[in-house]
Amino acid sequence: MRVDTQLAVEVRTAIESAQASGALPAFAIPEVLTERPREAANGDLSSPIAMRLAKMARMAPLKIAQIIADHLPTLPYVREVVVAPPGFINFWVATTFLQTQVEEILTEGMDYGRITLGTGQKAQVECVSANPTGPITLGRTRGGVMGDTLARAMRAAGYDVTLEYYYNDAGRQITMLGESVKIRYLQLLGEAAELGDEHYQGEYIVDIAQEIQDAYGDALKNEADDFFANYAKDRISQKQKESLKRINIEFDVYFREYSLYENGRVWEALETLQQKGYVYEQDDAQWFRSTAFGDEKDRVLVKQSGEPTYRMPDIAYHWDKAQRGFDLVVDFFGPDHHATAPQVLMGVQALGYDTRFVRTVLHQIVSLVRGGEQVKMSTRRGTYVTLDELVDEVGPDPIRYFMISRSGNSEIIFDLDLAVEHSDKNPVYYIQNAHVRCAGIFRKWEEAGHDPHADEQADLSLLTHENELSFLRKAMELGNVLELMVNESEPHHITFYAYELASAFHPTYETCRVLHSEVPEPLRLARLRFYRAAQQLFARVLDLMGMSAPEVM
RNA sequence: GCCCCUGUAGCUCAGAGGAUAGAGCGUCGGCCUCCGAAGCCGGAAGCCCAGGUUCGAGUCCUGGCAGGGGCACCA
Repeated sequence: MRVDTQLAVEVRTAIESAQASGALPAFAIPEVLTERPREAANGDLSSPIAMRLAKMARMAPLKIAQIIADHLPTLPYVREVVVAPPGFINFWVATTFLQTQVEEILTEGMDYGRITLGTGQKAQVECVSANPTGPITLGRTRGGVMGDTLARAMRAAGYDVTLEYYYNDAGRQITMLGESVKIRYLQLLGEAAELGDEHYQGEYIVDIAQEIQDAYGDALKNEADDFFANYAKDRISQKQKESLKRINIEFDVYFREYSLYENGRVWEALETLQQKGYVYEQDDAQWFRSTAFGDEKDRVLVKQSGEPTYRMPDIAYHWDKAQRGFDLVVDFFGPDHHATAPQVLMGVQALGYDTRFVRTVLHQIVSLVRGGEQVKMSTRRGTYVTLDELVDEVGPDPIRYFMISRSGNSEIIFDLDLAVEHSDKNPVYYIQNAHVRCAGIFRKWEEAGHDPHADEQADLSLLTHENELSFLRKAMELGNVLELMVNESEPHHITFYAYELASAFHPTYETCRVLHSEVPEPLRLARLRFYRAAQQLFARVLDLMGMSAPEVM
């Protein structure tokens, strides 16, 4: 049960019954919220509703709060209700209810904290969507971790989620890719060929050329660029999938841009826009009248050359999303797409769809620091650090954690030294260590020959230490955190929650011993049960972040 | 020039219109004879500026100032 939302319902009902009895005048009740007060002295939950009602009710907030409190029924999960100036209604959750969370966590397991926000709704999360022209970069990694984490939260919120990768396997970049590989291949054969400025400079191009040479020798000397383009994009795409899998990101759908050409959707979209009168010709190009949707200028859809710009298939792709009937679509874009995302939605509007089902989430760049110095990266020169290199150096868990450790609006400075540091400075280990410490308790317990199931008979009413109760209070907030993540499309909240949970755990571990000799037997069993639940909850939260829950480190 | 993002503690960042603005790092001072010190306990230290909306503004609006990114018939 969500105590926060349930209390909000109770408060609303109390207002209604106060109105019915004439204690409060009639007015439309706005949304009732409960929130966690900053100060523990102000209770576990609080509602500021009385302040909002003051004007409508033409009464002092404090008096309204008192009337609402008087109309609240006795609730088994609430220990105390206090009205406080200037008009807060503060609630303390009953200790007995906190204790029930132990079994709740163990029963629900990897579903603990789930909410019903998206029940029965179809959603899509699109992220990464890199061109298959090179390795996954850190910027794309960030979008990927954000998207995957949000998808996990949305699943926990009941959505049927499709995690999708839009794979730009058509257009000019692929042409350049093919040329680049062919030039490298010819070079390997000792032919005179030079890369131009627009070609891909990275070493991986040489590797692919080498692969081709190993397989075909010099037989492809006169082969068309297309062969090299197709070979390279398949190879690179496969590598990208493998890289992403290393950080626990696996897509449900790889949507190929090229398929929009194969099935004619790109041209169909263009024709539809033309029929609706949003396309005109100028300078031998086809222009989209995006100014009709608030854009600062019109945009080219089809170039003089007759080729579509990237915009055209992007619009067709989002048109397709609209037709697939998603209730919610979340697109993640890096800083290079901040300006273009709205134009695509304007195109979908022009095609006749309400685009409110699409949310675009933008994020800022990722930079690397090593030894206190910024690591210099350049995409053009191919001197950027790739996801694979980062996984090799720090492992998947720190990447998952740090990539969502900030709001998307903040730049991330990834500290390579900190990421691998096994100390209290590193939040990754701080959180995982909570799980490890729990596992350690049970390992010792069983090694000593005790019954591994002994805690199933525990008397949980013995869990009265303030640290234990604080941990259980924090545990109960998970649903609220998931709701916030999904409503705001902000995955970073889970890292803060995980850290806070660990911060509630470690002092408990220090003060509420289990195996020490002075602990009375019934309390020992209750605490075993408590740590069993704690371990389960850390496994749950780490899984929501796509991280491992180690038993030893 | 136009658009987007950001200015909160020495540093890096949370802050969902509510009460005395929270963390981590750093700093200063304590804590291991039994479950992992990869930990715990305590101290000092902060909302860029000016208006406005509101019962109430770090949060919303307007205008400054400062930093970052983007403004292609590339994607």
